[in-house]
Amino acid sequence: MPESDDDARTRRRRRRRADAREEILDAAWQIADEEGIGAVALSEVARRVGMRAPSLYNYFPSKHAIVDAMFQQGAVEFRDTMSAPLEARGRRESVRAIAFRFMDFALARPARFELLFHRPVPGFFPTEAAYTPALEADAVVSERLVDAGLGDPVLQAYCRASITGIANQQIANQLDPQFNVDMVDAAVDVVLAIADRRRRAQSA
Amino acid sequence: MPESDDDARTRRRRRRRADAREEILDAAWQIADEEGIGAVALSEVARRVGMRAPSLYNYFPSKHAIVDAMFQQGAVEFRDTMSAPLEARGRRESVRAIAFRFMDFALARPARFELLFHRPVPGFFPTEAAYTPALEADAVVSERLVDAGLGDPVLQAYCRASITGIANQQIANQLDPQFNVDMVDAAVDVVLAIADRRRRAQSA
DNA sequence: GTCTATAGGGTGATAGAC
DNA sequence: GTCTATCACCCTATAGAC
Repeated sequence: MPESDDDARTRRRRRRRADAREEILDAAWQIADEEGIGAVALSEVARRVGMRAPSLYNYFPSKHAIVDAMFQQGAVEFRDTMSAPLEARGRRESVRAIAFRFMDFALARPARFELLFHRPVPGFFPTEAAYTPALEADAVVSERLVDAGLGDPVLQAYCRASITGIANQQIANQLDPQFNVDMVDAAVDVVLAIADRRRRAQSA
Repeated sequence: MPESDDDARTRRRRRRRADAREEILDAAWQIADEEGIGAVALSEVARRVGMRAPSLYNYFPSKHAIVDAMFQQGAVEFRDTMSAPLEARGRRESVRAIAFRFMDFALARPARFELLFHRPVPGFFPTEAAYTPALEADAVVSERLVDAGLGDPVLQAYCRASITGIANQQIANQLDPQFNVDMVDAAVDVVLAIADRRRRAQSA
């Protein structure tokens, strides 16, 4: 049965290829976590997986392709994190939970956060496939914010902007965790108060 | 009078040197405004001022020194912008004016904003001399916020983080400016209300 | 004193030997 | 599939021409 033999061999080869790609991406994340996304150099990635730099081109057609695969991995992680069920009851607790989900992701995985929200690789733009999970995460968050009474897209944009800004500040300055919690609480207070005011103004 | 001759010549030379340094920094800003700070390459800077890349080393000891001088220029501009007298009367108008000063600076000079608030040059950290004007700007803003009743460090940090986040979003996504005006207005109202509430709770 | 030519070590990328 | 060799570009440094 030469055909099934070929199939098996092909599958095995694909499997090895996929494993090698994973190993390369893991090494790249390792560097990114240690020294920032900008420090990811092919020579160092290759060194960590026991190859020479040009050999990486058998697994990825370019450095941007590696970064794109990293972006997709980060986006999937982000989507899964933000999509996990919320146990919070009530509007305020929901918004608070969403905000802290985001903060926790940003602080626990700063390299992912950097790559997804800062685009620190010159000339790199994620492909549609890599970006889609991030859009799905946005959709879930948006839906949940609507449920919590934050339906206005501008207000939602403000939520994203302020929580991202807080995460940036926290990562850059390594502030006291409690200080950070207080800041997020303040942000939640602000957006909910704005929503309430608007609703009152509208019903009046 | 050989001594005064030497002095004059020295002054003239210093002047020419200073001019050349200015010209180099202007060219670097030009590139940064067009393609981002990350795109500033010495070869391109040299091309724009009619030199070869190595000649730049007669005016700056390294690329980091050029970036540091740019950082200092940006920090001085930022400090002067934020320190200019406020015509606003009343707490609310003051906070609003400060917020829009910041937004205007970020949107009008995105390259300065990027360099000051994002540190997009790998391995670069501003020297103390370059950073000092930025600290002075922070001090002025902080003082003015205290005068407006926003003495709480958490609320001040929240204000900084959220306004920076909005500016980022604005620069990246090119949102409708009017949206952000409305949003900043609403946020200022609420932040002041929260500050008042906390003050009342504290005094009670 | 001012600038250039040159060289070294780094990057990402490609071609071709094995 | 992995390697060596190479290219082109970057920043950096130094020696030397004018």
